[in-house]
Amino acid sequence: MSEKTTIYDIAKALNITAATVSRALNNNPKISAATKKLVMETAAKMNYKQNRLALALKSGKSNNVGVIVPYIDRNFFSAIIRGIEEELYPLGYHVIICQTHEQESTEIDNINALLNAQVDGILMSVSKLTTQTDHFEYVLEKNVPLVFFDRKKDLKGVSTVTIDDFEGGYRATKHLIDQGCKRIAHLSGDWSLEIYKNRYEGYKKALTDHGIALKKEYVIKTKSDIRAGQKASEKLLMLPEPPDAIFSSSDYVALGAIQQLKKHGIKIPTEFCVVGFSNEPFTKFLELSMTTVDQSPVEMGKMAAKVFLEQVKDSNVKIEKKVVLSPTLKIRMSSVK
Amino acid sequence: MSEKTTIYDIAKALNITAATVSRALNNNPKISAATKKLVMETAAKMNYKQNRLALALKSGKSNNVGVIVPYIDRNFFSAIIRGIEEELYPLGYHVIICQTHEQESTEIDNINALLNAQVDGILMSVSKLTTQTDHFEYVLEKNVPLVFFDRKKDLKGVSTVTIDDFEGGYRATKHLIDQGCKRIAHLSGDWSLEIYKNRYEGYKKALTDHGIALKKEYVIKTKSDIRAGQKASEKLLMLPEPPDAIFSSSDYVALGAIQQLKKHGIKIPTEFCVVGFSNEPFTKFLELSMTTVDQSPVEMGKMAAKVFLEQVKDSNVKIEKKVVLSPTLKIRMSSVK
DNA sequence: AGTTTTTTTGTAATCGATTGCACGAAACTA
DNA sequence: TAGTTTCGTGCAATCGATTACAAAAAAACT
Repeated sequence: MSEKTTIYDIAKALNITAATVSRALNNNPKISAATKKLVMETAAKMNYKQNRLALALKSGKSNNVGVIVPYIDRNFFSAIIRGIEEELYPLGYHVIICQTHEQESTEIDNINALLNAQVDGILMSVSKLTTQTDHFEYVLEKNVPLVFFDRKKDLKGVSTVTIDDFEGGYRATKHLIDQGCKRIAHLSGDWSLEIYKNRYEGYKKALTDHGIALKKEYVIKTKSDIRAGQKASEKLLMLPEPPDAIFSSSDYVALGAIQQLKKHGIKIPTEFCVVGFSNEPFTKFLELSMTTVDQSPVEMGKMAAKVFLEQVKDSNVKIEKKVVLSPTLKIRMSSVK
Repeated sequence: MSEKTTIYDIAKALNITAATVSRALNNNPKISAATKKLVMETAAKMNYKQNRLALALKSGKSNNVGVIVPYIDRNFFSAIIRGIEEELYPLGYHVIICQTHEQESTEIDNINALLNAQVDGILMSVSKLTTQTDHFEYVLEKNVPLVFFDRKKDLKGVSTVTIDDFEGGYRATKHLIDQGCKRIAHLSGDWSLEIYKNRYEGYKKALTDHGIALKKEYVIKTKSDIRAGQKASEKLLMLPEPPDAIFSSSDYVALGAIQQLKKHGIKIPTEFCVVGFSNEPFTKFLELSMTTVDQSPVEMGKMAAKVFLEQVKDSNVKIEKKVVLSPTLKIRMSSVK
């Protein structure tokens, strides 16, 4: 029972054609007001619901967009997805989620699956381990809009939405300088990812702008977890002239550093200041709340969605938009003397 | 250029029928090995990709499942989605995300949208503000499998995956008793949500099992945020006989309580113990790490996916499965004297 | 060689909605 | 009244893949 009703069912009930029903439902001016009313009422009575699959097949538009992220349960990414969803849902789009687990092969797999599903666009953050770009170019060949957010690869025809990591690094570092810190270290990530490279560049620029020489031994590349932060800061403390502040490209690393500093009995923020990056939720809840750079992920998601929408609107024109959002420094206890 | 190639294109290229191509690609035994090989090769050469929309329309199965949660960027929910995605993706399913923002009207809207999109099932957590159940029954009428996780409504024919909130409440409370706490308060939520009611029941049972009388003034219902935790604990401290421990149904509320206790100079855990619920990521990172009840959301998601799969396997049989997962008490510093 | 059986491929309908074209009827013009 | 518009519907093709059924080709048999 309660089989789905189609326009054919309505047509049969009214002894008219499915074509007429379709036109009536779509408010086609060629249909008389009387028929329209009749069809509408019958449709409501029979509880008709449009089959979006049939529409999609006919029109070639699925009204689905694919979103690919490394892990969906990382707050930064889930917040971006939230932004995308909230922007696109009112327009009738649905968001299909895929995770790469940072694997390039999974990323390729995801892209193919989404293309098979006939998505109208793909919004994604590139996996850390991705080196090739063939799969991205393949998307473009198929004329499917592609938008990178946060982590990108430079490709012709791909729009990107990122935050100004350079600016973020600069502000964080300048803030530490303003606090009177003289020996500012930097914990970075793998420079094959632009975001880490750019944060470092911002750090460097802030130092030189304020007449502070960059010390090579103050810059350490680490993984993005607490353990790495502990180890790296231990290394810094063992230097003949240990630093008096850390700007970390990761909140987790910064947290590890704070833990290690406390182990050494170092007082934060009076003796040592720490600034993280990402504004992970936990940074705010720490007893010693952490200063960090906010990337406004929800806004980033919304912006990525908007860029996608522009792209589908002028599908004939090839747009390559590069949106750069400004980061915000959230000044909290870990850096205010 | 690079228009999508269909089986018709392959057929034309080989001077055979689309039917033959389809069969060859599906490894139909009625097709000769020679033709199969030829078709396969040509398909690869022409970069053929199956159009899942066409398949979906024909078969009536979209291979998409809808997932509805209040907010996707709440760790508990995003972790569940992660579990669902990881379980279903290998089987060719895609996950479509919707958020309700805890609004019943949005929930109804989401369900209709997902049904229109012909999803093969809906996995969801019921919104806090939902009172009706018509929209759920409507899903069942359409013979679309419906699975509730965590927050549920009792409905015939709906499978549910929850954690044993009673058990969680019991264990948390018993742990506090074991620590020597004598006056254990409980911060709860709105009892129209079973989860809060059940956690309370577990709390109550643990008390009576250990010969402790339940004091009405020790049980307060609050919202689920830090502020509410601060206010509620303030109220508790003003009692003529203030408690010496709090079991909170929410990690955020527990955090607020801890902050308030500290303000009063109360030493945790020596003078006062606190246990939260949910194992939000931040609880582990606090300097005074928080004891809390873990709900293993990724596992819950995987289990919800499995239940859904069983349901589609025996679509003729009406299964109503009630899976109850065991919570785990994560004992940390906030409660160990 | 002629007939039956088996193997392989083709024909055409189907899923549900949309849409260009054509047709019949009413309305208007001259 | 005959001819032209206008209006409202119906017919039939289309999107891409699948699949009963039919037909043709090849193989096996007497």
